[in-house]
Amino acid sequence: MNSFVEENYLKALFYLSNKNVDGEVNVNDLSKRLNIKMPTVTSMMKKLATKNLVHYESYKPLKLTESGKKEAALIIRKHRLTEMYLVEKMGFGWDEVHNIAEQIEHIKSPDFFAKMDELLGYPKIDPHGSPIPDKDGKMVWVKYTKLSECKQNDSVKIAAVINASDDFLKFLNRKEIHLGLTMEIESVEPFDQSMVVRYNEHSSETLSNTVCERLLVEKA
Amino acid sequence: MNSFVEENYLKALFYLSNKNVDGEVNVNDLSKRLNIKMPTVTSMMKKLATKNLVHYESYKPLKLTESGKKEAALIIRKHRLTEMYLVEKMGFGWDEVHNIAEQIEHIKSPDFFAKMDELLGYPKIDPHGSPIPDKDGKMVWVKYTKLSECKQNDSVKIAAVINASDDFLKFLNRKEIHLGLTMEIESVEPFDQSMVVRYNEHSSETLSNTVCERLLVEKA
DNA sequence: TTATTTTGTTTGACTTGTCTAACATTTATA
DNA sequence: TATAAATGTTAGACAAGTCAAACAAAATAA
Repeated sequence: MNSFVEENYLKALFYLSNKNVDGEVNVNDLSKRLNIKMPTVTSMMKKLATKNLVHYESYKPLKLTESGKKEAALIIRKHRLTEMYLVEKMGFGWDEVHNIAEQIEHIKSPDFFAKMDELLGYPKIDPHGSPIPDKDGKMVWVKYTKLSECKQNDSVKIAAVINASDDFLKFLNRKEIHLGLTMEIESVEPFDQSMVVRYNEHSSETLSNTVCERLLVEKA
Repeated sequence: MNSFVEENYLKALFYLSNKNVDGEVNVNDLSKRLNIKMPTVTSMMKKLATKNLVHYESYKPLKLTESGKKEAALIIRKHRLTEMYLVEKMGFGWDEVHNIAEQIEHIKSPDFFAKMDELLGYPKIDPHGSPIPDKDGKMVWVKYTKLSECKQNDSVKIAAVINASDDFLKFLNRKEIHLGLTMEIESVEPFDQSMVVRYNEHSSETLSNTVCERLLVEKA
């Protein structure tokens, strides 16, 4: 069982290692991210190396082992589930939940997180469009973009839906919008951020910002 | 701000000090309760004394200061709110929640507990009949008994109601059962724990165990 | 009232996680 | 490529919280 502190190192390592392709992280970057001085980081890396969570060699960049990656993903899973729970079930705003989730993610109780998962309907992506790792620490590594963040003339493919309420799904059905569908953005209304899009037989459908915020896409 | 560990000492001290009238606690008892050796307890007591949370004198019994009592009550508040939340809002059983609550009670976020309080409808007693301290650490010091735990011929006064749902309150209304009412227990049915009680003009009303579990009483 | 048991304290050691100061290596730059 | 800057490591210190061993006081029993 990893300590609270170790978990924080793993999580930070995980975030930083996903910024470049090879997954390598500098001691210095980790130190800055965690607000912990470099010597402390070095010694913790040695410790995590003995636990086979990190590949460590003097003066070489850090890298999570497979097992380290899994542990980290599980912490991130707990963090994201907690954030979603706080927002969806307790009525917090997205700006308020990070600090609480930072603490709750370290709770030792598989049941607690399993219950959240269940109450949330086993979500696979969080409302930022970031994937939520599953119970085995596996996650889909596509980072989706919200449709609302795309620009005029972008060609995008619908990849996922946030907050799939009944009403919302019915709405998408009526508009014949479904996963895998490709659409072009004809224009973005500056006033209310609504979008006019084109797809299949629909030559100019207007989608409100509320809708665009809930559609996650891959850019072509 | 007290540490996680300090909070555990305060909580244990609070529980033990409510077992006798003068609120005094032995180092040995505290040591046993926390599963921490006596020398460690002694040194923590000295530390808490410098923080003005405990009255400490060598070889004398321990006692919480007013400020220590308040801190402890606030932790217990968080513990009880958490337990109730887990049961009422997440669907856990009462047997499953203690360990989770032991961890969540240390979360630093007034908003988080304020939200739970709100979602639970500002409960004043928990389903065990134990009082929940308010935001200032004040609590009503009556320890109620569930009607279901009383015996034949007991004379009891209705003191509080658990899980006051609309339906339940309507039911009580129909039966003319209200706070402050005194009733005698005529008999207890061994098969289903239902009770036959007598009060005012009602000479033999039968109350199911479900009802008796939700009525908190003071014994005469 | 003395002896024994129980309770409480002191001392010194250990672990985890942190720091600063000094030193070493790598990388960038002049 | 020599030097300066940035990055990383070693060494030693410290705080929090824990323990075991030895000692001290208080309570109980003989």
